[in-house]
Amino acid sequence: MTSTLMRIDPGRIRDLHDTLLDRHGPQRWWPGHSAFEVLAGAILVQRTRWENAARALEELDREGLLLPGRLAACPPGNVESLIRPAGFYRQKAARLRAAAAWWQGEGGLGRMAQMSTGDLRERLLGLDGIGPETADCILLYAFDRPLFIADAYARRLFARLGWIEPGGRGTYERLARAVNGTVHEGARFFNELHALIVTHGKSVCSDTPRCDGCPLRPRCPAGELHS
DNA sequence: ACCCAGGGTCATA
DNA sequence: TATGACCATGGG
Repeated sequence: MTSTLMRIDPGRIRDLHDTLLDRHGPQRWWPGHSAFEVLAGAILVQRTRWENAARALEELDREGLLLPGRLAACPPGNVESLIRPAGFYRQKAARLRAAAAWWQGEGGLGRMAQMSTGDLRERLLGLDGIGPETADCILLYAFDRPLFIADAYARRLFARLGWIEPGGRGTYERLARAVNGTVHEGARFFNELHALIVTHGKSVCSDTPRCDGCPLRPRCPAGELHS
């Protein structure tokens, strides 16, 4: 067992949350939307700016397709043309339709709300186009399950803070397990934390893992989070 | 004409 | 296990 750097503890995570909240304010991601729309958005936003995914969602909503039954029954070509602004539209259209059919097969929101987080996560991972990060986003934002989203922004920030090794192995699952295993907060906390980390990540330079010599911002504000 | 964005899958070695 | 190719549009 190699001693890999992993300085994760509840105090640090809460401090990070408070610091980012103070700096950026409440983010309120995915408020007032249906659980299924959250799932659709989670697929559409993959490797895509949220603004473009949101356009696709609006198009789908305009056609009344943000309902599992309607979406599953919609011809693939129609879905493709509607979500084009989100990119990867052929893949995403197929995945959306498959997810919609799956949603119905699971018996809807009421049925899935009864399932354990682990069970639900396994089923989500069984779907085409839903990996660890997308599954956790759906679990957190659609099903209110308390999970840390160890996405690229979180890993980059943690690396800059010296909490993890830059470019470590088992990137997503490794950090996710480390945080979920030691930080016991509610879904509300993780919801805001993830949104804050992403917002913060976009507000600073994207040079990774450190900012020395960054052409955009020589001194990345992320370093200030120590204090 | 580049580069990248709130990933995931599949083929290689 | 770990890279690389691929998916595709929109904005800088």
